[in-house]
Amino acid sequence: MTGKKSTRATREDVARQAGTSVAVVSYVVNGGPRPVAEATRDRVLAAIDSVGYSPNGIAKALASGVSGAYGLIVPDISNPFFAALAHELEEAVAAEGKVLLLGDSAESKEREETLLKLFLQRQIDGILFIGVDSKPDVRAALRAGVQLVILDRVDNDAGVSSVAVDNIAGSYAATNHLIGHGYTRIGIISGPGNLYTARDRNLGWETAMAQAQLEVDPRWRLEENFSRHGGREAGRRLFSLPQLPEAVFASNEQQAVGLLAAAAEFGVRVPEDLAIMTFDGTDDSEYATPAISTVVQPLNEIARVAVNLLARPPGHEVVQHECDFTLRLRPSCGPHAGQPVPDHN
Amino acid sequence: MTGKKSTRATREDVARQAGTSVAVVSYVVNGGPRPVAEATRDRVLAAIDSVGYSPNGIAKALASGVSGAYGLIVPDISNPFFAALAHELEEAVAAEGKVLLLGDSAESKEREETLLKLFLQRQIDGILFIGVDSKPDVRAALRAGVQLVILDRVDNDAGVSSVAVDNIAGSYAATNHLIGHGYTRIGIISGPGNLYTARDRNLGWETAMAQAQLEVDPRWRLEENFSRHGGREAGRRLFSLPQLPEAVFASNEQQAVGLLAAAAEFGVRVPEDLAIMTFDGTDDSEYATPAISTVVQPLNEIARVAVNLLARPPGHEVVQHECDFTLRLRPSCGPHAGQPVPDHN
DNA sequence: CTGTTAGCGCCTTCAC
DNA sequence: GTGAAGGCGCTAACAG
Repeated sequence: MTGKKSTRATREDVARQAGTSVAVVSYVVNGGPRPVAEATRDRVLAAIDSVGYSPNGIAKALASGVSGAYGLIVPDISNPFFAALAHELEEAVAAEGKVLLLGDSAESKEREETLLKLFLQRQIDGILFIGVDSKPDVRAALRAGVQLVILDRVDNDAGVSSVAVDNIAGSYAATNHLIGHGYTRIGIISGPGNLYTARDRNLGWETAMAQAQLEVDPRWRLEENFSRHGGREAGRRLFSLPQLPEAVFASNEQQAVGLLAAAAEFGVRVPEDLAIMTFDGTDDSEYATPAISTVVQPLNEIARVAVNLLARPPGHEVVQHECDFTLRLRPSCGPHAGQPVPDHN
Repeated sequence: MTGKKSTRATREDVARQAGTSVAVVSYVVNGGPRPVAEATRDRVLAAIDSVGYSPNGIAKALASGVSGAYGLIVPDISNPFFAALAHELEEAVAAEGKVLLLGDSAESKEREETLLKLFLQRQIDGILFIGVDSKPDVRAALRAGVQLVILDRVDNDAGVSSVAVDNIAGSYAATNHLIGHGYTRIGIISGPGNLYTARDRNLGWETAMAQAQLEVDPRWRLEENFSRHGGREAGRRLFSLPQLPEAVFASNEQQAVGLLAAAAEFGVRVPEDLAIMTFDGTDDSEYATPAISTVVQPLNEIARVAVNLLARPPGHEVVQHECDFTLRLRPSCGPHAGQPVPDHN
């Protein structure tokens, strides 16, 4: 009854209503690029909500060449770590006034490339990329001159900007903590060899072991996917061995959770029979039984740094940011003096 | 060196190269709306990849009025249930040839509305909405004539299309299963009263209890947020009581996981001292210790139905789809005859 | 300070 | 079967 057409109000409607030109409407809506007289501005503002005007983002994107959207590509959004990271990323992106396109590559290299191209077609302003492996083909983005930051599964030789924790130092610290407990027989569940993330965490563990001059039984070195399923499978194999290690470093949190499930299956008590430490540090490890000691990634920092990199003006240099981690100690790696139940909020 | 400019190739470049008009290029790119001669088509196709042409999605959106994007609004993507659902939704959306805009409202009603408006500005083709509460303000979407489907946290009186499981029947079945075990003292951890989802699950439990003529000790009815933290808090309160129930129905999976953590804290054995059943059924309950019996939501079906609703031509009717659930039995609710360790893949 | 006017890249009706 | 041309809604010079 308000006489509104089914089609949205445009700048022209506002201009007509306010008795100005469309340019002025733009100026007030965008606060520039030219100044507007106080009185005119008020008239325009009044007209805007009298007409119920809301700018069309698509038209703006086309005209300005800036789409106002960033894209996020992840191997699997249902993976708690990626989900937690996505949460932080979305917030950082929103703070930038942009929207976020979500692409779930479902661990498929092919789909990953499709998504990248799809996003590029939409004039995306920047891409946050977590690859299926460490050798993603991001040439299309570079060619298009679109900012791209690789997260988590990084290859430092790629000549692409990236943000990740110091995986080597993190796993080194975790392993050393285990060693500090007095454990000497320490195993590892590694991630897939095609991920540098996995290799680095492996390396940290190896370094700590070598430095402490601890022997490693090859049967206690298992390799599995970075998933709960993988962790459980590794556990099942491990627990079928005649002799168990005293401790295990699970290369990621999902594996640790799976390992715990296997332990329960086999009646292996944690930490009494087996101490566990892991990497990532989402809520999953806090609420596991027992709560798991873990290297914690600073997701919030990672997200902020990554989005800031995207926001840089073009013609920037490649930067590979490495974040610090923290160690969160919980019951899974054994008793700590004067630290009863350290898992409150 | 290829002489490529920094700007992308457009339809016009293709047309020139192929010696046709831009319209023809459109016809072949979109397979319509007009037919094109075999020979011409080939020339155009050749020109397209000679020039390296890729259509501009933004321009297409503006000209056609169809943005090619759906929006998803969730209270918190780091919540495993929403993440698992998002995974399925992304797949369904991709199958439709669209991209997905992710909005994380961070449990904030205000941010939720902001996101909705932001999406609407971008001429979104449809919105998948999981509200912070059961009374979301989606009028803006309806006014704009944009398709919208509410998921999970549904209000059946709202006159808006929705997709969700039958929460009442699910919790009724879960509770009945507990009763079938012979438990008579059965408690519940309810979700927040402002969510119909929570109320319905409550109702299912109540109905089953009443029907079995079982008394309910009011101290065994706890209300908490749908989070791990909430579940743990409820557990801590429960386990401080002089007498425990024999079983508890945790209204969602996150609560159940938190409850398990509290049980470990208090030395309460599950299922020996306390049987647990819950609702949702993501991988979380499979990998918990012990694995948790749960009502499983058909996420894949929910996603497909929801996206199909969005894809309907305008002028459709409101449909409120209710999905069936399945019951997944695991060790947490007690021993089941002839069902040893039912948690393989 | 304000108005005019080309585009942005593509879709689509309408002629030929 | 093909081409010409008018938008889609907005930005950003360029004039006044």
